[in-house]
Amino acid sequence: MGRYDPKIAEPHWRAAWAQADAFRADYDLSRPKYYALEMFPYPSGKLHVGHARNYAMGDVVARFKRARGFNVLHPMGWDAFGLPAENAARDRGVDPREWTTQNIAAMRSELKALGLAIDWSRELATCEPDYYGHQQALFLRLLKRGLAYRREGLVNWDPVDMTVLANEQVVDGRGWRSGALIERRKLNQWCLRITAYADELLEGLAELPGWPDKVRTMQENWIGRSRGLTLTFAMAPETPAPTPALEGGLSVYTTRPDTLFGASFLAVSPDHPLAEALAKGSREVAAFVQKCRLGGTSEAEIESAEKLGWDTGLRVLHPFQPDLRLPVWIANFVLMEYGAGAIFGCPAHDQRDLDFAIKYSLPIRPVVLPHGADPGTFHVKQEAYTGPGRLFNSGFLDGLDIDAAKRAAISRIESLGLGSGATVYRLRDWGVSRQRPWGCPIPVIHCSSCGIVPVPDSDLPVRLPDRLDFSQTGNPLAHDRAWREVNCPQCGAKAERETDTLDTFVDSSWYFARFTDPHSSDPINVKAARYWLPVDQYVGGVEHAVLHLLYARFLTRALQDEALLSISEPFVGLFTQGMVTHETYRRQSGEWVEPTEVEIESNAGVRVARLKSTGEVVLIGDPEKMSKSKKNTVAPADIADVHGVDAARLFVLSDSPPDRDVQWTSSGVEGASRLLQRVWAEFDALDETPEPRSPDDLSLARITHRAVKAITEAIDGFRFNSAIARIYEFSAAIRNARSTASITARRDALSALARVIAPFAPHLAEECWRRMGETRLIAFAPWPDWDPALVVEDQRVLPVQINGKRRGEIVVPAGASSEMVERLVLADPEISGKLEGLAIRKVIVVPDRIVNLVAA
RNA sequence: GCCGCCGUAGCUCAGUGGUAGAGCGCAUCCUUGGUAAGGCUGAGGUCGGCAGUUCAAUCCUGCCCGGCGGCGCCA
Repeated sequence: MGRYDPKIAEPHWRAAWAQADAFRADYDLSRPKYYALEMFPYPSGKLHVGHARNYAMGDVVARFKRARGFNVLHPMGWDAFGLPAENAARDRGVDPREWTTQNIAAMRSELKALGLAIDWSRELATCEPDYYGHQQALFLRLLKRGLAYRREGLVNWDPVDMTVLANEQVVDGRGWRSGALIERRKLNQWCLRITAYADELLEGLAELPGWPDKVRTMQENWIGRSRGLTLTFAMAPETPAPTPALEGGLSVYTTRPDTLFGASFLAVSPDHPLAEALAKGSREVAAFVQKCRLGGTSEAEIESAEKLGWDTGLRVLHPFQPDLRLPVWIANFVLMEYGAGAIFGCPAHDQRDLDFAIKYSLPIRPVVLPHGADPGTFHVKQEAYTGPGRLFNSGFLDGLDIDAAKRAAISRIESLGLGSGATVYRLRDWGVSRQRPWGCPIPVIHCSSCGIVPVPDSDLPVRLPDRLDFSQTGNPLAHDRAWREVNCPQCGAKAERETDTLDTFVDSSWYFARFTDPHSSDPINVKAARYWLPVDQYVGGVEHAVLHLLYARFLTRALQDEALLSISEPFVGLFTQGMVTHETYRRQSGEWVEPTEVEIESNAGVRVARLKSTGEVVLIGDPEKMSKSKKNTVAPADIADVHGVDAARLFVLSDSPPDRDVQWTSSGVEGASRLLQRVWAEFDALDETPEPRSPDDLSLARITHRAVKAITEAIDGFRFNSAIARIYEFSAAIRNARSTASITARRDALSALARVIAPFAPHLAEECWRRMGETRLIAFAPWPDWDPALVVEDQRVLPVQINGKRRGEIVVPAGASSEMVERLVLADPEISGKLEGLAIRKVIVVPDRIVNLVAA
């Protein structure tokens, strides 16, 4: 029969799967369910190898679980709203809906070509009214429950384009199109009350043993529950409060009440009511506050900006040292959203405070003494001391460790009536308003007499207009009078639609529930959701470790409280794959260039990249996460066109553990392709002539059972690279047994090989299965079992070390006791010869591992 | 700046408290009835740096250097 030709075999088997409707998932209480899900893609229009890696992993899990007898749900859909469609519209005049629809069509066919075991009948796209209409219904339920509300939030404002920008669109503090200096501006925004679930979300992490530790740590840090102190500093009599609100003093929050004696200033955020009040009375303060607002809204931008301060002239009293006056500053590094929007600064023990104190010549008083340091000479200069130690220079706190000092300071403040211990979260409510036209419209109506009126359920979905007009700056929805102007559902007077749309993270916070019955006339089919949820294995990029996963966990709990879901955690198993990175290439003009357009030469270790078309030298940039915007994507089709889809699937899962980032290179893909050919050759060479059993059959059986066990465990543990390595070994072992083992034994081995390779190279596996004379699809075949008796090893080779260096080895029965190994080693003539008369001081035996002789 | 991760052969990456490995590339040879190829053999490593723990550290701990991801409007 000759070589295996993927070009012929692969389309054939994909058609066979479609014909058999092999991957349809049906509600079936009689079978154990398994829900395998990969994070649904944004339809950028082109699949890259990062996608391929993601979906190949999920597919291995889905096919493996099917073979193990589960009723598997493995759906696919599109995260179809978002900024790129709007950018395409503004740049090239393409309609976002058409652009998105075309991209989905292109990516769907690319995904289908990967041969994924997906139930395509459940496909959904978040930009379809059938999806976002149900989302609007969910939003209204949250609104009713008080979990959705409006408040002021900060946005990046581009004063030239008169528009709100995404953080991504702010580059070095300037708008990416206009180049104007961006400022933070307050806008009325819809928020979801995720903070109401802060404790639950934090404590729920403990019930997710199927999540990577690092993701749980990141979420824990993100929620950032801290126990600290809110305390109020009384205004000094000589500087009375400038506003009635401050007559009771200035409240701050701190997580370090132990360092109160080291306080040398107070600082309020530029957005603090005090700063705003002072700005009203002083042009200079107003100018300063304005200056602080330059730049974007992101925490990174705020924290890395140069520290700016303004001394208000106000003074407050220190709670423990009545004679001490502390100045009150306005400082740009204080965040209004966190704590009280005001802090006390202790420069010796906080780097930000120290930077600020140095710049404005404020006192630096150390109050925590590191262990072993001399209180007479310990000073803090350029670097704040944040480690452990004992309190000094701190009155009644002297001698206490940090935790004891915190408790003591809090109880003293409480007894003085100046404040109380408090729990504060870093987590803030989730701002979901977007001033963008390509998103889910927020289903409310603003009426001048009735206020905010929810759109009645019977009027849902609130559809986006058929055409969006991008000819003006700002939000096309706000310009579309015909769309915007409606009658108030309550009083019937003229009213206006909300023109904000929902953050696309809302779309992705419940799609996994919609997949359980994507055509239901209710947002969520409670019965289907109860059967299929939670997702047993969720696979996606580690870049979603915090936001998407936290939002989805939050919405799941909110919907549980609405009795729409019966679970509190949506994803019991989570696997975060590493990112696939690739070098970036840029022309001198700054334009990004795709890898396929570039040729790399290497001269004496120096790599030079040139454009294939013109020979122009292009700049080689650092490897970064593949993204369409930087054009550093590589298409899986580049491999599949040459070697077939199975080789591409196998290759993207080879070599590297799935959770690691990998720098993309296609060198080595030939290895995957050769494996497939070698595997096929074994099946192709299978002769049906009966043969007597051979004494070597047992050896091949042992190899087979060990391989099946190892591969099964590797897949269960998400070590796909190890599983593939074992498949390489297994196929080599079968080949080596060709002349020794009988045909019967080799048939058994090959039957196992076909089934263990099927999750990785499903097309080839079908071809091999048919070659063995099987008439059903391997997609329906059960996973091979292994016999524990054939798996055990009865002998071990232990390395023998003398003084930590390997000097020989010894063969012992598996499980041999330390005493027995010691006796055998000491009796071994080769070992004793190497001792050269040294006296043995100690013998260390690690059973089944190693022996070390300590000798002198 | 803060949080999380990574650093092993020319390249891309496995791995383990004890013997340093694979694929590709490179060199050499064999086969030509597995041939739009296949196979043998080989060279190549201060396991990022320094210190500590240990009988023993590439692995554990700490510090340093370099890179990546996230930091609430990219998805």
